[in-house]
Amino acid sequence: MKTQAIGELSRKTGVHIETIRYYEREGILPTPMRSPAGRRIYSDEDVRRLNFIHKCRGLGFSLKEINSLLSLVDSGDFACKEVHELTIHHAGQITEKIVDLKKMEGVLQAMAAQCNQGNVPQCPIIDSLFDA
Amino acid sequence: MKTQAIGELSRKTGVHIETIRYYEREGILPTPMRSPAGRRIYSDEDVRRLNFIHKCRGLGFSLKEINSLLSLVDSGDFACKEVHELTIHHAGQITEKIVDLKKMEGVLQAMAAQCNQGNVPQCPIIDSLFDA
DNA sequence: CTTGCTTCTGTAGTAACTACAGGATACATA
DNA sequence: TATGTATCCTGTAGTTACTACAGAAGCAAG
Repeated sequence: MKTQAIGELSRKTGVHIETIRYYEREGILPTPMRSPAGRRIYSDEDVRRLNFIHKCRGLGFSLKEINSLLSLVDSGDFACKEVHELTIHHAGQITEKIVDLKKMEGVLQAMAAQCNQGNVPQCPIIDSLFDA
Repeated sequence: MKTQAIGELSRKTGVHIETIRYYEREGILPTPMRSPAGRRIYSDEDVRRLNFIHKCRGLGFSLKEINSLLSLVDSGDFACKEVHELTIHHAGQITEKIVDLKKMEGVLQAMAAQCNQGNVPQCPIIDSLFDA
């Protein structure tokens, strides 16, 4: 499939049609081609870009941060040192998030296991997690 | 230290004072004790709870989801089967997030390495990530 | 050519903050 | 004790990131 309307883009990505138009207004998605009747036409590149944005939002990145990540890619002509610093900064953020999520994952799996055996877990999340 | 005012809770957790009061209004933080003059007094338990909430928000969980996670802990008297299902559901969500973040981490680190060598990276994020 | 689905613009509502305004309280120091 | 500075209070209004219509127009099938 080469191009698609907004409805199909929405179905493929799980992003509401209204949100797609919102992202366009905010400049996170590029202004798409239009059909003769004025309907938006999207490419598979747009599908991938929107998937990326959607995942990032689900991971707690703001639209501003996502723009910053995307601009690493969008501009082919940039100062490499700045890109390097920005990239390292983002990677550090992401590593921290992974650490936190792994802690949560471990505690929740332990809870589920305890629960499975008919025991009531004794408040493990708050006690063992995120004290610092 | 045993108890503290809202300012210190804010400093310890990195959560704005206004946001702490907002969480209280929304029922995510319990209504705290008050000093004779009517000022909020917080315990170290509150510090831990707020840290947890703050981290979860940064990881893309909604306040509703956080409430659901916290209620696994808050209610000591619940049906174990439901808790088990909810816990497994949350753990699954978290595992997915970890997978996505690891992909991002890998690509960003590769970008930084390329950049380090003076090469301009050729659009790796969108191309290699989140196609599905 | 009509019925139903999709899309359009525009506006208004919601979630989760964030930023004051205007006033009271606490507390260290001259 | 006075006073200045910091902190806290309530309340309201603004911001970000959606989300949900309303009303009109386009498109596709029977």
